[in-house]
Amino acid sequence: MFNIKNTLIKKFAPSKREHILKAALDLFIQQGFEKTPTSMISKAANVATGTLFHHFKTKEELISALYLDIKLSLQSALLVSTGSELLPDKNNMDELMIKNIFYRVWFSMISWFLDNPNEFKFLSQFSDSAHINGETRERVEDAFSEWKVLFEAGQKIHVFNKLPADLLLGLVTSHVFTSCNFLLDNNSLWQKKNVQVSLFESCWSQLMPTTQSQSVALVKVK
Amino acid sequence: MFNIKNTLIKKFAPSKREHILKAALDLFIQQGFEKTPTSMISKAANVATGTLFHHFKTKEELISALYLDIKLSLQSALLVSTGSELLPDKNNMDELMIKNIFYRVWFSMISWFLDNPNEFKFLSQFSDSAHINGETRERVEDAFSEWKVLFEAGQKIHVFNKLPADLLLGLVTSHVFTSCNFLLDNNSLWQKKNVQVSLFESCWSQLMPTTQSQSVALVKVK
DNA sequence: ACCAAGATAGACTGATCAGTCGGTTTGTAA
DNA sequence: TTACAAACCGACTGATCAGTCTATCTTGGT
Repeated sequence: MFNIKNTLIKKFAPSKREHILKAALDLFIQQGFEKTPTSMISKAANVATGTLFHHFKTKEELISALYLDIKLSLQSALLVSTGSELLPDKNNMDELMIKNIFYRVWFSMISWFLDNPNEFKFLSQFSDSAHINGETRERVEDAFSEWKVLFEAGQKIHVFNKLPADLLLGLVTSHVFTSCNFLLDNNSLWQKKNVQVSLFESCWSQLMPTTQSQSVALVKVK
Repeated sequence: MFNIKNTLIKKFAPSKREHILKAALDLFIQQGFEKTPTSMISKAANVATGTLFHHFKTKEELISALYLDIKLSLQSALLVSTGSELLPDKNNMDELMIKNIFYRVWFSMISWFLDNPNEFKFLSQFSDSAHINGETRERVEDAFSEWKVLFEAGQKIHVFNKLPADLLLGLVTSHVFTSCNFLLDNNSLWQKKNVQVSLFESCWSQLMPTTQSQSVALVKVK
């Protein structure tokens, strides 16, 4: 499926194509797609316009390529840090096991985002945008789908509430994104252990079932 | 400060200007700013280009006006449903009072978003975007700042965790946005009382302090 | 040494679009 | 009724930009 020789060559002589992608990433997150003409990208990459369009047939294809690149990097980073051996018997997990796995994925993702701030900003700004067409989006399995298995397992043993799994996934995802956005603006925070703990517990708490006392309080509110 | 006569006249003879704003909103949320030429907006509003630029000096000014319009609508909707008499003595609130107020604001906001899906989509897509310049953004007090007072009060009496108030605000905001996005795609869900309860408790839980048992679990995970 | 294929270059083009301009209509105040 | 301003119209323009085209350079296989 892959041409290994080619891959290796490209890996050790990345040059123009990679420069273009790098320059595009920098400019896109600063100015957005539309305020970044291809001429500006090629200039920043020290490359002629013709070269840019030799590697990417259209501007849109450049954007897609960048999106795929980033998604795949994230995915492989998560795979490394949370190997599948971490999912023992999907039908026989207790709360601690689930929380353990959830924590590892959560931690890896935040770490990767903080280590790759440009890539994070790109995803954060554009992964919902109309510029990335559905076809492209479908070409990568979502990095967050790791979590779906967990949600279903957790719901089965009443560790999680009964909201639809897709919604839980969305809530967790946006919690992570919001956290990272804040952490990137407040650099030293992530060093503090108690901040990590609070953030993680805050994220985890969203998933927990409604307790009796909570229901009561809400009814009284109403 | 305001010219009442003018305001009333505009209110009862909205016509062109409002048509333009309405058409722009519809098109922007479907296609984004850049893929929506002004010519398309004026056509959809049954108006000549000249008219559009008579009311809005530039396209950017149209975008800003739309943003301000929507923010102000939301703000006034929240003010109505949560009058200031709901904030009794800021220095003497117990958990139930805080939760009560928090619930009212939360509920009003979700209701308004679901009742005004286009306005919601606009804010959801564009309020972070670079197209809305900082100056414009500062011209409206953020609708969510209502919550800030609550967070500080809650933290004082240890109802909330110790994460920075700005971060808590961000987490709650993104929880609401994610919820609404999901609810708009799954229309019947919001009718179910237990979904409302679960969603609210999920949002509220993010704010709660880390308990002893939670800390223990996390340490074991590590 | 030579050749073919891919990579690189940058001047150029055709389309698009924000914003202008000169003119017409409408509303209102005197 | 007149007069004046604000609202409205749509053909036009100047700038911008994605993508093309032709020519040159590099490289690896023979």
